[in-house]
Amino acid sequence: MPELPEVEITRRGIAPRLTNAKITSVTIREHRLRWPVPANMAKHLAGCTINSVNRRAKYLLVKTDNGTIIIHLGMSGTLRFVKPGTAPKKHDHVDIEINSDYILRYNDPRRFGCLLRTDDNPLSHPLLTRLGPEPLSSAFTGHYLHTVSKGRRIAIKPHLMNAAIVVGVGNIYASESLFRAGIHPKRAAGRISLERMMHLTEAVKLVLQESIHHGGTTLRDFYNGEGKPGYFSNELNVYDRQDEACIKCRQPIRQITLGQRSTFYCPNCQR
DNA sequence: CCCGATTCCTGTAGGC
DNA sequence: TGCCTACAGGAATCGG
Repeated sequence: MPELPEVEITRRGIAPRLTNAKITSVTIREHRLRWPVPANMAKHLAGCTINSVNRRAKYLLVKTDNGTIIIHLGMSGTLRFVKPGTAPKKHDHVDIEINSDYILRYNDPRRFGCLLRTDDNPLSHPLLTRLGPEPLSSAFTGHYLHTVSKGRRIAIKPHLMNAAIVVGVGNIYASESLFRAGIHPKRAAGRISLERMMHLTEAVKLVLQESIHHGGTTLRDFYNGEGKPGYFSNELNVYDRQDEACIKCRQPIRQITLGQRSTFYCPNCQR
């Protein structure tokens, strides 16, 4: 399930081959993703050149000389290169062929992802305008998080997963970051001191950076541009480790449901 | 405005 | 072995 590190790993994997490449054809086999793949996308993109591959939140932004492709991997989407002539498999929904020698193939069993195209600045697209700061940027500080949490009674974990507060932190990294910061996932966001918020923002940054360093987290769905999994799941301290001994205090890790999402924490270390 | 619940979808795992 | 059900989750949207 791609969160920010997995999307960033994907970006780094596909950017070298895509940058300055010419799109020779686009094939759409399934339009029914989270939002319909625009019918005219293939026509718009055929023959144009890719200028850059960037990321904002969990969106990949493929800038061409005829608009920008906006790609979201949802929770089961992958992008990988195959050679032309490779038979499509189940859930291979879209092909973008470049330089007649590689196909960037989008596969998404659950179809929670999307592929869109815009002529405008993609940051002005409705899906991207209300996003909070990047967690790895200097804008995401303890002061910022403390300020935007004032008076909020929502539990800190779903608060951290709210893209209007900060982007890219999904279910796995929210649990991991709160464990590292020693904060209980159910604690009201508005009742966390500035000092603890500073610890939390540092924990978020560290967890995300370490995950990127390990190639992301593969639990079941995530594979990078070369079809290889990430190895950060070995480094997870609480996620999917219910009943295992906490690495700090040896008490069993607990699993609860919070905001309709499974949540993992140490009841002894997190308050 | 705030916040919890619902919704989309399919593969996987567990129960019988 | 096979059928059935529960569950996983990103994020928009709905409802109170």
